[in-house]
Amino acid sequence: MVLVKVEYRDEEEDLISPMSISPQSPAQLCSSDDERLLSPASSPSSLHGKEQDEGSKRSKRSSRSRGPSRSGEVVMKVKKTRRIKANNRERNRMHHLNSALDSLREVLPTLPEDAKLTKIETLRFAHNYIWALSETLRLADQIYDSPSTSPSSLSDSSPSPSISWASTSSPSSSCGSFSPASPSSSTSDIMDYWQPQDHHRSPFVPGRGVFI
DNA sequence: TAGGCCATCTGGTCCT
DNA sequence: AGGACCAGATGGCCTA
Repeated sequence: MVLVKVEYRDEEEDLISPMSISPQSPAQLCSSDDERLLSPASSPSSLHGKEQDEGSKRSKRSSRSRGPSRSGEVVMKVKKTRRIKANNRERNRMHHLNSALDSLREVLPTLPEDAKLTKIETLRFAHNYIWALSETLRLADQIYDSPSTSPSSLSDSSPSPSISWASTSSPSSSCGSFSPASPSSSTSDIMDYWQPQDHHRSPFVPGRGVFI
């Protein structure tokens, strides 16, 4: 997959050659974007066959006077322009979203370094990572706030975390909220969290047996 | 070859 | 009215 990153400009220039970004763009593989855009409700495959034939017949039959009215052409053109602009905006939006995901990947520890988490893995791992960090802070606070508490007694206290990060299913996968129910969590759990594990792509990859 | 992941297009809906 | 956001559809690439 070759993705050429291109800065998009917003307005009219985008209408000229916006599709030349990704070689595998379905739109680019079509012989004519115009045809796709002129039949917006159809899937790409529906462009071929009956509808097209009908169209060509119609244009032959009424080649001279009764073609699409002038205003009809204008409406089509306006619709087409709007669609192309909307496509460009949507593409930009997704690129921004992907940039944000890349930024997120950069601050997440992965092993090996060049392992790239998928989108869903990135989100899930970030979720667990944040939880683990906050849990670490919480335990540290416990230690320093209560001098009488020895570190050894901490492991016995079995703090109740809000997430089961070590499980193979997402604690929030049901509806996106944290589940109060949780397994035992201790400093050793958190330390386990940081231990590299043998996984195909990354020791922290969710959905591959580590967490979420 | 099937399945996973991804980019893109598209129409609908909501918001400003 | 136009833009942002969303979800479904589609097709390409990659890997087991």
